[in-house]
Amino acid sequence: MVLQKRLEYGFSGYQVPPIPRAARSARRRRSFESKTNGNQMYAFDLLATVAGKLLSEGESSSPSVDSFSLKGQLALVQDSVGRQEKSEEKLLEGKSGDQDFYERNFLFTDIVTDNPISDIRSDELEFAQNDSISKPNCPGKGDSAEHLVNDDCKLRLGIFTPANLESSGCRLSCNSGSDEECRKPRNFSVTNRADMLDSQHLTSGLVSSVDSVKFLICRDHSPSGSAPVNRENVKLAIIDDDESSPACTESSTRTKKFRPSLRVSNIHGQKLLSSKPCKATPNVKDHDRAVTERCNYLNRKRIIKHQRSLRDYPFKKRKFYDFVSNSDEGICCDRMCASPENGTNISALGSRPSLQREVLIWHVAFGSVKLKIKSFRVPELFIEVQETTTIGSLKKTVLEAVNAILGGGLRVGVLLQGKKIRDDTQTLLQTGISHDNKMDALGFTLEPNPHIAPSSQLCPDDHSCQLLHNNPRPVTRYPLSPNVPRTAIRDRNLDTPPDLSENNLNSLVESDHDSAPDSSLKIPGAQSKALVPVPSIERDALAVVPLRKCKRSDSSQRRIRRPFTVTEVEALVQAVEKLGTGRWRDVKLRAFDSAKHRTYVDLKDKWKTLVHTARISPQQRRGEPVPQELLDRVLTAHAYWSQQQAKQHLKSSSILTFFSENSRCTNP
DNA sequence: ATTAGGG
DNA sequence: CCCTAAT
Repeated sequence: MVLQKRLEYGFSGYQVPPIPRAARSARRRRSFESKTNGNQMYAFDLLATVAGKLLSEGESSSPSVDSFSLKGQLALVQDSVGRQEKSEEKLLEGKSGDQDFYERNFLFTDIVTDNPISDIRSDELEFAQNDSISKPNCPGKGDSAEHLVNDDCKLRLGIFTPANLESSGCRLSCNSGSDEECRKPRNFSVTNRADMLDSQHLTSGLVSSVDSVKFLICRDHSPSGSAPVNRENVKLAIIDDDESSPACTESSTRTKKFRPSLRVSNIHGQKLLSSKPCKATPNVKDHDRAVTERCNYLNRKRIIKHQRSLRDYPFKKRKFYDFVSNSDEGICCDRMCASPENGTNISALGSRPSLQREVLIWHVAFGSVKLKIKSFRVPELFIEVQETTTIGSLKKTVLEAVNAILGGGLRVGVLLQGKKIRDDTQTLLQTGISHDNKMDALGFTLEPNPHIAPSSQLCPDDHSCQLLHNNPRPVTRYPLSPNVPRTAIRDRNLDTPPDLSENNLNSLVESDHDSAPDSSLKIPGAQSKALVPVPSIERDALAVVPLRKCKRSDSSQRRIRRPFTVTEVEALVQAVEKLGTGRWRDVKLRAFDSAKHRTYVDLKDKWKTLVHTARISPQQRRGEPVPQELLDRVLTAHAYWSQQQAKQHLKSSSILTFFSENSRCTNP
């Protein structure tokens, strides 16, 4: 049972530039609520909330608050650790630099998440704007998503809006709560900072060109010191800096796990912090300007190291690397982003094409589960190009095809022990995925996304097709065909039947393109006539990646379903008309010689279904409608050749009887 | 390898 | 589309 707590935090310590008093007094205090799990509030949540609030107040110098600290603890949530320092730490800790780096980043989240937020004293949390911290080599600073995906900045936090998340290739995910809630942008989302600046500037006048900001997150203490009764929600309040915060002024002397000993404050973009541990009872009024003194990063680092050496951290150290797979191939980790929704870092499929993608998923909050998905395999990609196609063009074709597949036509499914987990609202814990799971049990699937990969051929019939086209979320009477991206046909060098002229061939190809489910697969520049991205293995999965190895051998894979197009049907009918129903090999050679995926068995089967289709009522037919004219020809040809066959049968049998009778007579 | 037919 | 018996 998760309790929602109601906490009230006051932010104080704004470095507010001169603002007309009138304007400032207009908004002394503002507050908003953020529904947060008080007990398990994630550092990321907190951070994002604070940062977002700040920004929504009009702060514009930087979109993100990249670091925050629990006093006395290293609390960078940012890869701002210089390489030099990394190596120092490495020596100190005797660990690999990476591990150390991650540990540093884990530190805060561990503290925060291992302990209820309410256990953290109001003055123990500090936020520092990222500008004030030495910037890592993270290009794309700003609110663009780039800094979220830069490899060097994996753990940096920023403001996450649906927009920049999307553009970074990441997607907000939510482990619990209703879908509605998940989709809702949180309070911290800041989309149009420029706009906001304008409006907020005038109305609140709270913050303008502040280039450094410091927050204190305070636990809610009413002035009397009594604990708030209602703690159902986390409440965040922004308090103007020249107004002492009632929430933060209380000097708690309670002994906490995390004794503040270090304060960080920023003035004009420079990191300042006391060189000595400050008192446990910081005066909120002081700390803004007066009490802070300049301190460089090393200074801070020294303190941290000192603290580290002096005591054990009140949290259990975690294994940071228990990657599941030790596959040797693949591309290095992809984009990372932090999801404030659940406090996890998630790397997502980017749009960069590669047949083998490696995806890292980090869960850094408590109960962390670290997953590494190595090498998503795009199972089958059917491409047919002409022999005269250049290698470069082929590359481009493949690239675009992969792009088309990865670029949104896919969704990811999760398999646990072979069973598909469909409930997106379940947490990993509820599902049974934990870090000590055998990772073999966990698998992912790439599936066609029915909402993105549109297609008439997705639709079993006309009716649902229209629904699909008119409605983004169609309710189809039939289950969508699982085999989505498929299209196709190819350039074929038919042993052209009499009236399958060049014109017909062209129309055939074009009509195939028209029926292409994914328009993105049409590649104008490419020389390929057609692309056939081919799902494989599972009915509704393009790929199943059980992390270890694919069980099903390739040979046992069911072929991809590729419905016949009208033009194919026409070619088939024409060939059968000429050759009859008993010579499927000839039919194949004549009309489908270059269509490698159509065997004579396929053609025979298709003819069978065509006959059946022609006999049933149009209402009962499914799939791409076959022109009645063709069906009529099917029936006609079928009748004719059946008759011929019967005749043939009669003949041969009569011949047989003749001979047998003859032999009986002549050979008594 | 093909054909024919059931599933 | 698959499977397979029968050619």
